[in-house]
Amino acid sequence: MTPSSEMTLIKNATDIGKMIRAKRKEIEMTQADFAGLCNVGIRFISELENGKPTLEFDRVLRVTQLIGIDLFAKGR
Amino acid sequence: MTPSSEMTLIKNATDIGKMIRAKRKEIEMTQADFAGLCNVGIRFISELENGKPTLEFDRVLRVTQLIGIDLFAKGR
DNA sequence: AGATATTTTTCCCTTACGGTAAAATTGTGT
DNA sequence: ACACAATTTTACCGTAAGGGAAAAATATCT
Repeated sequence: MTPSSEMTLIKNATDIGKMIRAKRKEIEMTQADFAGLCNVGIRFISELENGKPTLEFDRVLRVTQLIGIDLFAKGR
Repeated sequence: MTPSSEMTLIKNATDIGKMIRAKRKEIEMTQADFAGLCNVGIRFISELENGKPTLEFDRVLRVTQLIGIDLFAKGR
């Protein structure tokens, strides 16, 4: 598998959704439990993992941080 | 000065907002013109640069990409 | 089949977004 | 400092959509 140390360019919501699902599976956590951990609804987790583009920024950030994914910005 | 090639950890909406404002100033563009370029309202740009946390993810992504900021994700 | 997990749907409330215009802030020149 | 211009922020409103909860519909296992 791709090691967790590699950088992934985020082009859209789908990119981050896939990473989150993969991480969650690693931890062997259900969407429901993970939603509880993140203080969001289960529907949000489902939509996030499926790449819904209009989710709120801070909620996405909260989930990524809790599951162990850091976001970085880099100017071109 | 910190070169634009450096990676900045995004902990919240404020972090990305500051970068966007800095970039926009470099280009010497008004919020109004930049909003037109990004196909978003001028109010969105203002709120984004000031770190409003609940903005929609894809809109934030669209703006960052148009102004020359790439987002990366990295597992811990 | 049965149990578990995930996705989707429905109902309801809240809120983001854009447009416009006014208020506030920042910047510039004299 | 002062006046003036330019830019940014805020307020109001209508529309559209997000989000939570829970149930229903699919999917995925053993």
